Amino acid sequence: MTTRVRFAPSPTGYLHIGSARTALFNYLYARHTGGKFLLRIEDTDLARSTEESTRSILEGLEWLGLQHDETIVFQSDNAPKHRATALNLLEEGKAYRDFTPKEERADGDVKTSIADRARAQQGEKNMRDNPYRDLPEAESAQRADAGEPFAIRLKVAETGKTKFEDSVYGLQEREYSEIEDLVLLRSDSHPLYNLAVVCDDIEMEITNVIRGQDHLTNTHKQILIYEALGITPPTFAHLPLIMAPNKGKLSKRKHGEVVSMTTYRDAGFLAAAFVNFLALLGWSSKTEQELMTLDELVSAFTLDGIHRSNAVFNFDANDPRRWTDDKAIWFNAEYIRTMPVEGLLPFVKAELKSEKLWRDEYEDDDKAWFEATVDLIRQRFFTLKDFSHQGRAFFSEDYDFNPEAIAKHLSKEPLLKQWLPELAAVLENVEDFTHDNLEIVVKGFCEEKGTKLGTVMNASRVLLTGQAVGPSMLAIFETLGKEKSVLRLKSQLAWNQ
RNA sequence: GGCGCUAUGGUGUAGUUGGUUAACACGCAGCCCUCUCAAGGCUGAGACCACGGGUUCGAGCCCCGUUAGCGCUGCCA
Repeated sequence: MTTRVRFAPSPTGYLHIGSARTALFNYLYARHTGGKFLLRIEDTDLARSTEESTRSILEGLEWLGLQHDETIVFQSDNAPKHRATALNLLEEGKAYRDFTPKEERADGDVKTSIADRARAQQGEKNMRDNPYRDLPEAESAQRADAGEPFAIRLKVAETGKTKFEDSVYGLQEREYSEIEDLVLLRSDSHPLYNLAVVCDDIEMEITNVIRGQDHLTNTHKQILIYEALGITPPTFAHLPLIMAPNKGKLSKRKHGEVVSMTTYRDAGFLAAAFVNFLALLGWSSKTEQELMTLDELVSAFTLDGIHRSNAVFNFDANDPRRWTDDKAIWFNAEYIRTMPVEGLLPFVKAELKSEKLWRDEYEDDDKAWFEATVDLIRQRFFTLKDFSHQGRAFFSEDYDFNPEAIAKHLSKEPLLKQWLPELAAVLENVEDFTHDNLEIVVKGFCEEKGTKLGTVMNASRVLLTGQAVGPSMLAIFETLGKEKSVLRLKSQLAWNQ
């Protein structure tokens, strides 16, 4: 039997980092086992689901490169089937009509109020005390026919327990007495989550459910539905959760953009790097290799590599340099500087295009130059954005001079204002404008002026790139070429700031 | 409150059927390299393996308890 897994987000926001990892693990498992990775949008909560969220989630998955198989299932499309299933269960006596009027909940702190109520019950609540549970069928049907609204609840047996072997957490058991007669169908005949999920997983022939650990206790309820339906449940694997730095819940409301996948795409992250980072949050190959391509992840991925305790996603909202997890940034930088240049080029192209810095010659006459330049400057970049920011001077004459760079390398030596144009004049006459030869020329120039090489080099870098930091100055000269180098050395722009 | 899950340096993780100086990566510090900054190389700081009891010749690994965090506890998903 081929494995079939699904990623089933509810479209109530963008693709959250935790959901992204769930999607990734499902994808890896499917590909590893040669199975199918399906996508289902759980849009049964009409009030909160939006098309925009669906688009954003799809965008996130596409960016990550997690291509799904088969067509996307929209859960709301299956509502009639869910309803029929509930009615069927009712008919078989495995569910009953609950005529209790719907409780209106103040929408504020739902979670808290539920917990409070549960606490007030002191754990003495009898889960089987619903007065309608054993209402004679004739009476129940009669009231229904009379138009009295009712919800349909699953009739959970008095004694016994549900059990399942979780691929990650091992054997899980739960007494029936701890599970309420869960509602299958609302009084407005709207099917509820647990019913919908089970029906759809059956319909989609899902063999392995891989989802967040927050569903661990829900699973027992779903097992009950499977049992009522007489269908063998799939195998479950629950994933540890991803927490905020304070080990609390990681949420959009509290933590903002750091949790959204699109943030990383827009911040110049390489999907491959982010996927690599994400894979290691709660999973380990149990080898010392951490840098892994998607293909390597696919072949290394097994469920027993999944960790059982929650992982902290580390970041500091007050530190711009640490706006997201250090290791995620490190992975990205590592990918940028070590991946084959040809592979990086398309990403740099896209970045330059978005900043209006792209020229078609980079793919034509200047292809070799472009590749060499990217290869040169990528060594100290962290994101794709750096190519158009710190690296802007390599692709445009219109670049800014970093004030700190000026202060550090220009202002300190007043004579530089004369020297650099002089150096420009010298360079103008250099025939062989290459690294080794330029080294001889510039060194000679510095000796003549009686100054340290670094003084001239650093000042030159500020004039030619606007930055205090960057590649070796000789490499910059060579890359920019004689004409631009000379022009920029003569320019007074930086001095006037 | 009840039920469940978890607990290895700041973070992510390894730790094989109980026998180690508790390993690796990120981050941090220092040194080397050096025209700057990275990268790279080297070195280092940082964990009484949450705490307390057992079992054992021997426990991070097994058992019990405590504590803490998290999850669920809805006619949300």
